Amino acid sequence: MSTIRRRITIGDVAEASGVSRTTVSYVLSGRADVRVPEGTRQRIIEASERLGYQRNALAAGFRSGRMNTLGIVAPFSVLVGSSERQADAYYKGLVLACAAAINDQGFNALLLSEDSDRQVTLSDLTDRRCDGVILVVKSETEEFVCAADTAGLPCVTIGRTVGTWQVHTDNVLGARLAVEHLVGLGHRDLAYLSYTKPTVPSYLQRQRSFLETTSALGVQGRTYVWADISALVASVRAGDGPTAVFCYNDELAITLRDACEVEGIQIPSDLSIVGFDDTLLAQTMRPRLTTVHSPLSQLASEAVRLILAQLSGEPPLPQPLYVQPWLVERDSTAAPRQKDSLR
Amino acid sequence: MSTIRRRITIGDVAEASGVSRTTVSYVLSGRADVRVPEGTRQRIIEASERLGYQRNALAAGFRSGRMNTLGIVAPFSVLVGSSERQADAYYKGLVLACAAAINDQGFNALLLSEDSDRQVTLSDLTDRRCDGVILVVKSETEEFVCAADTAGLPCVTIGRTVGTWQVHTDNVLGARLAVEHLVGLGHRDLAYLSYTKPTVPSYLQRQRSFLETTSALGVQGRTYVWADISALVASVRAGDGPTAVFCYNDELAITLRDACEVEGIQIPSDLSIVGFDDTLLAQTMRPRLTTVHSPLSQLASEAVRLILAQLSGEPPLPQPLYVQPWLVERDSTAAPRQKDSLR
DNA sequence: CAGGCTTAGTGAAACGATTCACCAAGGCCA
DNA sequence: TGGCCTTGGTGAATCGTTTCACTAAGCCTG
Repeated sequence: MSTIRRRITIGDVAEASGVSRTTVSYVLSGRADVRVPEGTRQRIIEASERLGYQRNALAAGFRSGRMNTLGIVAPFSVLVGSSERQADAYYKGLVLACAAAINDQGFNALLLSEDSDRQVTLSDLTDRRCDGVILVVKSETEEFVCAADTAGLPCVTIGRTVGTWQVHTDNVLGARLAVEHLVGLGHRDLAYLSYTKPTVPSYLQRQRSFLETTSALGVQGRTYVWADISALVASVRAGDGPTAVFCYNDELAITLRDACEVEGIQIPSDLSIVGFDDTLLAQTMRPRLTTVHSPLSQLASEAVRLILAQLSGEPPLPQPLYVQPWLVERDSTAAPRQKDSLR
Repeated sequence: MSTIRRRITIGDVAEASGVSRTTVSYVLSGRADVRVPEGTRQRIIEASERLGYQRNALAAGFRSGRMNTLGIVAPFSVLVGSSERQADAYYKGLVLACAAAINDQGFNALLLSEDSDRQVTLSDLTDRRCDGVILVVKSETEEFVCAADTAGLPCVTIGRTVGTWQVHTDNVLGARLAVEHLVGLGHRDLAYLSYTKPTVPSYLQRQRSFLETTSALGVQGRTYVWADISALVASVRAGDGPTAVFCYNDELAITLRDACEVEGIQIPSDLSIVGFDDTLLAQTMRPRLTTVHSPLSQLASEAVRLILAQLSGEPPLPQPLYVQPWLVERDSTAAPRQKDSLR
């Protein structure tokens, strides 16, 4: 005759420890504002362990309206595929860093993809399944922010100029660090390489800071985009090009390196290259890439901190929060060739 | 005088459309086994949209015991950090591929880290927050499988020989493909490079398959571990080493390449190298790495499929499920030097 | 026309924790 | 002694949905 195993509830614990369900709930949910004498507390805890009580997080979340869960919205394309697109490596790292930061604060991380089925994701934001959401989206649209707002859901964006609560890498500082490093090595003719003319804020910030810093330091600063790479390489080869290039990100740096390789241009002796992001690639490509490190962990933990601030009712930030990147010097930068430094 | 915005419930929709809550629930939760006439269905849907009804997933999950959520348990160290450890790139990709596969099936992905706080994670497995769990853990312990079992939670492991439901990369096939490729190029003296003597199943499987295939093809097959790399390089340099090396993974391949670079050994003319995993690095390192592609997306979607199978009550698999990898030929392999092929 | 089947739908009891409002007993003080 | 506070608790409503058991009406069929 087998005994049917019913799930152990808070009521069983109450019965076993001779108190009411209310008191058990107070003790087991660890409410700080209710005082329960140590003896009673011990009895309850002992009974719950003896019975093998396991809290039903759903029931608790349902009643209390809190799930201790934070959502991460990320592009579907970022999640899938191991090697399709290099630039996605940055987003992949960011998403996982967010998950880690969320877990670190004792919350659960719910991963929602942005574009596999838009409707599903929007409704996931509003169904009370999570207490807050971090947007790691690529688009600059307000769509998700609005959805979160109407659901009364705390929301933080990373690297996007939408919404009230924003966390950014300090692109201005990052570009300045790169330029200062190159000028410090003796370069006087620098270039900035981007995908396109500035369309998104981060493109613009890095380019503007590049131009401002080169100007402030009294050196030449040119700008190129992806489509100009062959022209750029040709001018370097011809000897009238820049001696150093600061790239928008590591992917462009690698592309540039590949183009140089074909033309027999040596890195860093013929041309110095600086990247941005410090993805895994930067330290495995040859030469190892000097790059500006995007502090993913800090971005993520600041984002979580801002969610928590919203949850505890703090007023909105007066301005976006900037996290400071730093320069990682590797082997793709060196002093320019003699003829330049002597000119 | 402002109207207090109460949350719209299923009861409001029922009232507005003149039917009972039961019927509304049947329609809105899309139960296939209950037939509701089209007219009534339309009335309900129209009313729910007009009122802006949003289903409370928590309440639904609480009552029904299903959350349409699958958990992913992964090592904390895998989530955090953008560039600390190369081998983690494989796991990062796998975790994100799982999340994508889960979303793809209309489920939500809950990301739990393995070792930030062991207790928290184990209780997360048992609190009914998710309907199943994919283990992407590095350890071979039964710990999580047991926790899932006692919670009656469907559970699948990827690449680990624990638990009843397992999904693996077909390491035997992968190693065979690598060896066949090298022998096909004319190599007759091959080596297998691993981290250590076989301790985990994947080490063993690849090594055994390497040895079996070399033996079957009648060529020499040596084995080396990480600590032997300098000896390996020295013997290649001295001319009595292997002409091709099959590495346990891409990280080891890169390490080997670096060691060769220092000694002036050219890849692939002096030594051919094959990796395993096809991480992002494989196509950006120079020379671009010929490697065995681990099909992360397939592993992930098979894992999800197996969870779904368990949820619908299918019997356990008679044996682990193997997903077939394939070879990606790039630039790190070539025919051996003349003297060898003439010998 | 009795009996059975189908259709369309309803009432009300769960699910398991949280939480508000309240209470009894004891102590203290004026 | 009456009033008031503190301590240590409890009773019962509540969250919003799902789901079981059931009904009423209409139709068919032998």
